[in-house]
Amino acid sequence: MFEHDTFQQRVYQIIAAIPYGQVATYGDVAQLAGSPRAARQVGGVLKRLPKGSKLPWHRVINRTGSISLIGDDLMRQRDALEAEGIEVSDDGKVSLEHYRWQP
DNA sequence: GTCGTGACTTTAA
DNA sequence: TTTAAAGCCACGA
Repeated sequence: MFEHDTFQQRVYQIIAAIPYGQVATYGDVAQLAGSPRAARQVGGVLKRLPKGSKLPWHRVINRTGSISLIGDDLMRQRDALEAEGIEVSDDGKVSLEHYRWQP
């Protein structure tokens, strides 16, 4: 039998499904996970990702197209996005209109 | 079982 | 335009 999947488990699955070169917002992931108001929790899940996780967590950004991280992590995510061909403005923003994943 | 927390979002000033 | 405050809810201790 299958165990009841948790919100966390769904978030992993959804993020893993974000195509290369595209991004999704925390709210998008939350909605796809079945809890439209749990955007904050998506961030919480990513914050505590297992060390060796291969999830493309860098493809998740906030509603304004900005990266919700700071310091080194911010830089790492920006680099990862640019490495996929996603343009990041000098303000550290991504054009959601052009890169947002639409399932 | 309860409580504090926060990689969010929206609304108001 | 920018900044503040409140609502939201799953997770870990």
